[in-house]
Amino acid sequence: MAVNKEDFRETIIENAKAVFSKFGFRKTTMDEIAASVRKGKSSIYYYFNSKEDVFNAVVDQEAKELRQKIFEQVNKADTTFDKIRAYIITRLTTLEKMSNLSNALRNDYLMHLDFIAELKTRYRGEEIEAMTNILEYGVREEKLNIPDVNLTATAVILIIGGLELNYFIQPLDEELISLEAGLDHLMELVYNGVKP
Amino acid sequence: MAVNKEDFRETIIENAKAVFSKFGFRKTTMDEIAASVRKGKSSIYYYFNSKEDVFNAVVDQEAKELRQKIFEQVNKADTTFDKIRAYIITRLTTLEKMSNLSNALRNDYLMHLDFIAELKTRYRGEEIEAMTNILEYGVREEKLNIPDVNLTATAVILIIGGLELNYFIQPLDEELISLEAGLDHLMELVYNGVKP
DNA sequence: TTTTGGACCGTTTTAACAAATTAGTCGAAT
DNA sequence: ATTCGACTAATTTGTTAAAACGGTCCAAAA
Repeated sequence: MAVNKEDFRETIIENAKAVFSKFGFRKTTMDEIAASVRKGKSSIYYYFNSKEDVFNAVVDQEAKELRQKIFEQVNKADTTFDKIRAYIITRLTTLEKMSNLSNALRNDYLMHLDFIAELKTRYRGEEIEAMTNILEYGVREEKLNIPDVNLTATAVILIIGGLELNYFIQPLDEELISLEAGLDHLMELVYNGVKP
Repeated sequence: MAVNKEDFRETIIENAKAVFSKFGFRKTTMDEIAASVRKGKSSIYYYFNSKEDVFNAVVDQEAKELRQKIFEQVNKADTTFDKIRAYIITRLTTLEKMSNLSNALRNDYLMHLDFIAELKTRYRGEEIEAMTNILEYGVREEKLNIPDVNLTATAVILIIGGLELNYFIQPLDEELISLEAGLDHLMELVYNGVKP
């Protein structure tokens, strides 16, 4: 069928994603995943070590897509502030649409919060790095005044993570609208400073 | 025993708080609450309508204590920035120590996230009001430049709530230390603005 | 009248066990 | 190199009876 091992791994991930987002992690069986690619269950174990392994691969793939979308939007933006704005908006709205991280986990009350916490820390490092890059660009090109770029980046990512958790619990579309306005207001504040 | 009805209600709340924080909401029985004040179960129903009613009273009382502590610290601070700083730090660290909201709920996986969300919205209004007051004071006394005080207050409270959720899931003491430093850095940034 | 406890009711939770599913292994067949 | 069916050990589900639970009612106590 598939040309090489890596290709079929991708096929499995693609199909598993659909199954996971329909039934959640807990209610999805390895037999179902196997059936979705018209193979026997044990074939899946030739490509993955465990059910969690498959799920992690799915999550990683979604994270990759999100990373790509953010990268696009950030690059499209001209100023640093538009870049930051794009980063935050894209991250929050895209994650909402992503099936697995939100839907699959939301219904699995039994999949402990620890798991979510682990997921959140997994990508935090690269997020901070990305934000650091944006800020450093700003300092260089627009000569912004940011004393400790890395510290600021960490704070921004931490805040975004907090907002995300809010929407994770309560996916309010109405609030998302006001989010954009509020974000603009807040960023303008940060730019000018509140000092008279 | 107690002089009047209201006094004994307080006694029940005080003891119920201890029981709830030890066993969580689900695992706490009305018989235990009654036993903790050395009364029969139905006596409790003379003072409260239901188990949830007792729990809500406990939460309200803790919220009141938190409000008081914040009020103290905010008043003690001189500048607006120290007030905001005091508000955030006090709120995050005190809530950590508060038994019911954190410990009790954390173990009750079955008490849906909806419940937590409801709790969070319950006090949001007064939180925004308090923060608005702080900001308005700052605009008046120190003539700070904040275009829309209410919008900024809302944003600040939203951010605090997000950070709180982070600690709710992962109570990292190490991060709490860096929180103070990060907060100072961030507030200095907001004060001066990043504009060169 | 205000407050309390004991008996009571309907529902939910628990305990225990058997049956069914499930994740994961392995060797034989491609 | 890849697939699969047969297998196992562990987990989940279904079931049923008993226990525990939240909540009500009312008579007695204060």
